[in-house]
Amino acid sequence: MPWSKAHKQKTRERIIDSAATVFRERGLGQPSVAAMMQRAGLTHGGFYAHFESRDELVAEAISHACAQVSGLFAKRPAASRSPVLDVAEKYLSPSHFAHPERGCPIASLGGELTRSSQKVRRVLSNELRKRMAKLYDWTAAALSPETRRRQAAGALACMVGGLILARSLQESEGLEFLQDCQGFLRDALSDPDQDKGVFARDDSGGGSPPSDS
Amino acid sequence: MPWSKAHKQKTRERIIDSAATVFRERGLGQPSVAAMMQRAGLTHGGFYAHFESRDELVAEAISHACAQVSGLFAKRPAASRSPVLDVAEKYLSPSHFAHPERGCPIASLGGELTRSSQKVRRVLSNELRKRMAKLYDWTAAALSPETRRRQAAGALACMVGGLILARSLQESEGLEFLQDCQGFLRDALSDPDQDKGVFARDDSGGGSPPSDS
DNA sequence: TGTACATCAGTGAACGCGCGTTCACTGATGTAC
DNA sequence: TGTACATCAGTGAACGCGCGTTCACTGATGTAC
Repeated sequence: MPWSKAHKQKTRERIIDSAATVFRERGLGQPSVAAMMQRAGLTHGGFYAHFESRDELVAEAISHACAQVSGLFAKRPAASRSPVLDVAEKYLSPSHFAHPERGCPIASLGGELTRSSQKVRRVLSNELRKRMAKLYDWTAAALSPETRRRQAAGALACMVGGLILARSLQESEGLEFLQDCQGFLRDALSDPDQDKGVFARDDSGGGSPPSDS
Repeated sequence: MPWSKAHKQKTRERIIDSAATVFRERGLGQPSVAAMMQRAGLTHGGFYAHFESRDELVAEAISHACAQVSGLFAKRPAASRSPVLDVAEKYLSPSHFAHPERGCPIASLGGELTRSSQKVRRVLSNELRKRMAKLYDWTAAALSPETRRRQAAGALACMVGGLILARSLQESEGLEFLQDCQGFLRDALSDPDQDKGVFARDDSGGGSPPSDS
């Protein structure tokens, strides 16, 4: 076996990584196979030794992009307050605003994903279910399951929508919009009845998460 | 002047109207000039008698689509409660969910608009500013300007994001997600200090799937 | 009123181009001896 | 150790196709007489 087994796999991953960046930057339809291969330091001819079709690359790239931003939805070890707000603050941050090509693919590609192949759609809905389940777990455990589900859904919607809308405005307006969305979530997620600071310890003791898997 | 002056204008509007539908259905890149002309009952050759380029049609169509959904952001004459919630309920309704091709172009085309021509971007940001101003006006006048701005931004973000995410899921899950977003906004926009209980927080005992509204 | 005419909205063939995909080939590599 | 060899990752020319755009033409129309 002339080439090491790992070599082709490395190349494949390099292509996927480049594609994940370019897709988020220019959309799913625009970037040509040749352009993406060039970005990975290759020529277009070798593409079909790695992928069955351009569409397969799209699915792989979106999946990869989701994995790349999973850190956004990671719980901070010693969160002093609501982990949901922590996530929202990272998600609605100026650096995420400024770098769609390294950020959440749902925010940068939104509707395009919905119109993509079944494979892509499956990646997308799985990712969403995963995020919702995490956010649900991080809401205050004292709240009713219904309220927790609403908070998880509302926060996720506000994050994605907020980033999309902010990017639709000019930079200064967009940054202000992000701040307003953050403030909105702070107001909305703080519990007016019980006092502040009582947030989930994440024991998943009862109630039904938004979905499984 | 052989043809009435209005005739060409009518044709132009028919093309724009068809395009506005097809773009929201299939995205900005996919539909061909020929396909859109055919949908308007014409052949592709006549296109450039009406538009300078395909891109000009995109801008016109998005502008038209915004005008079409302006009713969503119209204040109901005798609103019994928060007009913001009224708007959110219409926006996050099952019929809007089911018909992107007649709905808000920001929800269906989101990121694609951001990557479009300057003309399209201008239409988009103007539309957003208009919506934010309306929502701001409809928030409770007793609140601080800062809170009102946050509520307007947060509600808009939650509407757009909520619809996009709902459409990314399967129908049943999507509809449930919409309900949760509505519930979240009801909770978030009701004033806890003033009229607690009017927009009931969460009185459910079981935390079962949604059934209200 | 009827007819000839000029206008121009709409037609459809044709163009050039870029794209996704294919394929015969090249040359770097690890192995056998 | 050095050399011949088989393998296969990567190359680049070529293909067919669909698209945006152009253009010479057609034919429906309102007007002039």
